[in-house]
Amino acid sequence: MTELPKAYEPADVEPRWYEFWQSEGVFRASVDPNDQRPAYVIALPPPNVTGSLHMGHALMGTLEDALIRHQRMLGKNTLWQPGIDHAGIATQTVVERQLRRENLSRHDLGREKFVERIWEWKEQSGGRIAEQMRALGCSADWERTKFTMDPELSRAVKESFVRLYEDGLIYRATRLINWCSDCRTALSDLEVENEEAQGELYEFAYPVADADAGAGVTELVVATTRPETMLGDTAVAVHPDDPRYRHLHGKQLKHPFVDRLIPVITDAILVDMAFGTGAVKVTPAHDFNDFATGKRHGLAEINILNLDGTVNAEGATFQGQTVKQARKAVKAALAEKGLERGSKPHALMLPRCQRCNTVVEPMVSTQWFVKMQPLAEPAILAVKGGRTQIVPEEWAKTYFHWLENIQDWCISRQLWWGHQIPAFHCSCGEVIVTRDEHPSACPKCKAGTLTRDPDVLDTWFSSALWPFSTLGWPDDTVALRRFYPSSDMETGYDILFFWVARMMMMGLYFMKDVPFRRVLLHGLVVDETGDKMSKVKGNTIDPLDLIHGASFETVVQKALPGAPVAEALSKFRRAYPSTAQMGQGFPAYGTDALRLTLCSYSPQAKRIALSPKRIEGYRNFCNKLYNATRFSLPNIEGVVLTDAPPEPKLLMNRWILSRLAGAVAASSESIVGFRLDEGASALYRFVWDELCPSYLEACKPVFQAGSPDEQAETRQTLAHSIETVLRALHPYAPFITEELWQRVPKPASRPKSIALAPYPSASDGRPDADAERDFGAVIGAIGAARVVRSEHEVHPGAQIPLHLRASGSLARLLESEQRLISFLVKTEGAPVIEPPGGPRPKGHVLTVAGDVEVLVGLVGLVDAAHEGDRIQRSIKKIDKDIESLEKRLANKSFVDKAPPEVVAEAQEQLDGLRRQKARLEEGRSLVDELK
RNA sequence: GGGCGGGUAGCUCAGCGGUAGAGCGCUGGCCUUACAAGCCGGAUGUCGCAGGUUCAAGCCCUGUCCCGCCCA
Repeated sequence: MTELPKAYEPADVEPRWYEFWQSEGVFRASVDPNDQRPAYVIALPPPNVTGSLHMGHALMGTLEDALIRHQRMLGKNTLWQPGIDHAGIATQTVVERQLRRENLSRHDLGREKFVERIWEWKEQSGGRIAEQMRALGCSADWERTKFTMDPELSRAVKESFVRLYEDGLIYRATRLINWCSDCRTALSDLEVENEEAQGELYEFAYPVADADAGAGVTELVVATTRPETMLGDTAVAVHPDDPRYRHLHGKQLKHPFVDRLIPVITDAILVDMAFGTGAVKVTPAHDFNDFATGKRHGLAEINILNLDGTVNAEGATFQGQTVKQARKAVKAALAEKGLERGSKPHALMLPRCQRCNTVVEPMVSTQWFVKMQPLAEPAILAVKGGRTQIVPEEWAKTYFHWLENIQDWCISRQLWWGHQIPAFHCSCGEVIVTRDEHPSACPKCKAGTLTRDPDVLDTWFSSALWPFSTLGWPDDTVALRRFYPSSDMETGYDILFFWVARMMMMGLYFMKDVPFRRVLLHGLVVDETGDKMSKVKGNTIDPLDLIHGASFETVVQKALPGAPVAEALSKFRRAYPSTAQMGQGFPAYGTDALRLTLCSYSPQAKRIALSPKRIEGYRNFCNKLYNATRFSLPNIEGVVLTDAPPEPKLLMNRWILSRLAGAVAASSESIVGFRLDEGASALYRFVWDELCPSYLEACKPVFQAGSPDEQAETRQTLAHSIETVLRALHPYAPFITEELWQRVPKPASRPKSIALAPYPSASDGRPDADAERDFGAVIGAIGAARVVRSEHEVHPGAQIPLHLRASGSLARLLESEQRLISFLVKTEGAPVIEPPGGPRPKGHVLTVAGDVEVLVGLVGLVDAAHEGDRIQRSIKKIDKDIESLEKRLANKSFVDKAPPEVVAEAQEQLDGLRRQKARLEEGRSLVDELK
């Protein structure tokens, strides 16, 4: 066996084992018809083909991999279905940008060539993220990787579209939709992000046509945040009950720029009398509320915009201007005509395109829609009825709220990259939706020319089919029968609507069953101060830089590309204050440290504030685990283990097996309950607070001076404990556990990889309450003696006399653990175990640990006054507790009403504290002897 | 405006009915033969505010103030 280096070096270890797992086919799901194992399935939320790995992916990959690895170790036939989505808008934009550098547009190439070009790009640089996820240790079944544009998946998209159309759930209609003039496409409601902005509420007057000059009423003043839309106004609305405008009901207004009369209508839904002037201009073709108002009143819808966002011919002299220019020009023109009536600052919500941040314009347009209500209903019932469980369950409310208020889904996109809608338009006006790529004739007129609908589908439409399209649907495959529904859908809460809800609807509709049994939602990874990570803020971190290490200069050049390094650095440092103590860069923390960190955050937290210092802590933990194993190896070499845990006699061995049982059981339960933070923490504490400081230390005197029997059972127990805790940690930290596990002795039944070894349960340890109590008492006495040493700054190497006073079984216990106590306290000779009471030896200070009196000989080593202070402090602390307990016990209603065991416990505690105090007081009287 | 979270040690967070926890930071002592990425110790909290329920409340209820996110 090769010698292990002194510190754990993840870089040397990780690539080796990933290759091993791949070559051994460890991640492969089985479709063998004879495989009887129950399945456990997670569909990886397919990352964007243009994307590269960010912290959100790292979190998702870590959590899902931990879940998958756990279930794999539990013996399930696991499928982690990986894949990539084609990201219609994003991908098209990337390639168009490329073309622009060649002074070309997609129109120069034509649709067919352009799509070819995208495929070329995809083959070369798309989907790099899948490669990067391997660095995270993700154990997906890569051989089954799918792409939403694959032929099989495209077939599923076409099939589902045709069926939904035939069932009347997809329709084509002219509606107000969200239009991104930069992407030149319609968007769904979900792809529009509303952002608060500071704008103005601008007032101007419409002259009243045929004004009754005698009444002195010649105009109506309206308030708007978008003055340019007045070019498309077809009414002005006032509240029917508003006395200010009663005389104008039914009157006509004169449009100042176009030859059009505009009616004054009354509408109680649209108009808020208290807002603005109480008169609202109505632009049905460019505002959602106005559109609905227009429908109520039969108003004309005048579209004033071209698809590129400039004003069209309806805008008269403003034609050709952008919205921004037109706004300025319209205001100027109004002022010139003397119609401007002032403005005031006003906060408003600006709708922006999620992809390109352009302000989205509502426009009337003919698009394809999915009728959502009939699909939403079953999706609501499935969660209400518990067929799918949402975890953490708070999210269920949000899910219901969205589905209960759902709008129809605009699914057509005016792009070239994506699944082209399987519809044909006949020159006779008929629309034909068909599976046929080349329908020969229009079924209605039999004669017309057919043209394929140019639009493609929203990328999320194909994503919604993911849980079954990846398994061969619409064919009835073994994989589909075995792996649908999937077990858990784990993803960020931000795509609960985009994806989870839509998958629920499509799964229920096409498969007649929910797509997954549970929805597990995690939070958003944000910077250390709680801000969202973004290129604008310069606070993004490439997970690979944490894994492999990187100078801060390298890190910030990625975080804030193009910016001066100094500026980027200062932004970055502000976003991550803990880097102040970290020198010039991130060391190579390794994948396991990053994964443990990401697991350590509670999933119910909406924000996961990534702290580099925390990663360092888990890197240290990996090193701890590594060194614990390194220490153990020479001592456990050759030990023969069986599937059952050893049955040791020594207290320390019984104790560690009991603690082990608790820790591994907690871990397994926590993973199943999607509380990986609790599982990771249970094992962390077991290793760092119990196995290392108490158990390994306790092993040392046994290996030095124990009897052959003692040595044998201790080696056995140590080997078993290490082998077991490595298995328990494997889902969280796959690399280091494989590396170490390959070197430790293990039962003959173990497979060749820890990834396939059984996940430990409580039966891998031996719960033993007596051992926990007794060992706890011994450790307590040792701790008390060490506190005295430490408080008095006795040199760690110095040996000191120790007397422990106790009676009965406690005394016998201490006697049997003399060797351990002596070793850990560093006593001069064996500790003296004696009955309580009787005179104290000269020059000893007294402290207590439960019912053990601890006398530490410090003659010549300590300062008496110091010791006096120490005792005084202890007494003060105990007094506080005594007082509080006495108060409770003196309260009659507590004694009467609280459960008897609670009262008894309080009494017991009080008695114990009083005994301790009495001893400390005796100790105080001995202080003078120290002089 | 509606909904959902959150406000606990200097920082990041866990705990959600029985006398306040972790990591980091701070601090005293140690290069003790697995680990200085470490070891042995220590200090640190009117658990946002105000009421209420209870023998007992960060934990349940009501109100209130901040901070986030989602939806209109």
